[in-house]
Amino acid sequence: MPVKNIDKARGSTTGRPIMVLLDMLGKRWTLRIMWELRDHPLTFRDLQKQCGDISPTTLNSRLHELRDLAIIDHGAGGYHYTPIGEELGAQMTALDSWSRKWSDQLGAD
Amino acid sequence: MPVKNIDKARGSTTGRPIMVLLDMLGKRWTLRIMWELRDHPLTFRDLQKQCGDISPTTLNSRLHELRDLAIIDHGAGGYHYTPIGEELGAQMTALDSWSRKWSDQLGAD
DNA sequence: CTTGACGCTACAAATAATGTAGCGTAATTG
DNA sequence: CAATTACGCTACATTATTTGTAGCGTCAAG
Repeated sequence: MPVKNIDKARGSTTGRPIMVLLDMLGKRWTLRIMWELRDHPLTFRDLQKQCGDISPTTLNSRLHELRDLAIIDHGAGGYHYTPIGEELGAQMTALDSWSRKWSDQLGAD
Repeated sequence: MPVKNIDKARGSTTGRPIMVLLDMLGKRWTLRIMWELRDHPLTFRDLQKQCGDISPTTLNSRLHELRDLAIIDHGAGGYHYTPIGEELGAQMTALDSWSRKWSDQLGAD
């Protein structure tokens, strides 16, 4: 078993892909890391800086978990999305758009 | 201050909408709750059942937080998306599609 | 007036995240 | 070659978050 076991994540006894995904995304810092990686690879230390307050322990855990799930990879240049991961990362843009609209609406109350 | 303060969430000192959002979505059970609500309203107890292992304490916290952020609301019939929240909830579908493709790819290794 | 569903709250115990310090390796610089 | 720098981490004690169980107060139906 080299890498990638999708079937035993936190709450997901079923192994249903969506559950595994929600589980991973629901961990602290996961989405933030994915956000920071959206445009370009970043090194471990870059990620620490960008994320401000993340502890190296947690960062390391998340990076391992994301690698195990084949969402990101690590190579020269730093951590970056895998091809399939890229497609998930693209959804960050949608979240960003939504959040602006949301903010506008709330501000306009 | 009736409801909705977007500006002081966990790590988000900036109050940038995307950061507030990522912060909220990154809490355990938030995405799962949103997933379960995607099609129809659910009562507190329904949500407990659907989510399997969530503790009432945590469920209650998440529901409050999501209400404060104007993503969900509570009325007759149970908890449900607000109009703007609905648009975020719609992204759950995209995550689901992605997760299937992902799972297929990994399975096909 | 009992039963059931509802939306919770209390609280001790378990689990996860934090912050600081610093290690080992490899590539650069003087 | 010695010193410096950036890299990817690990250790570990402290603090924050989540869990699980129990049960409360309200309301509507039978």
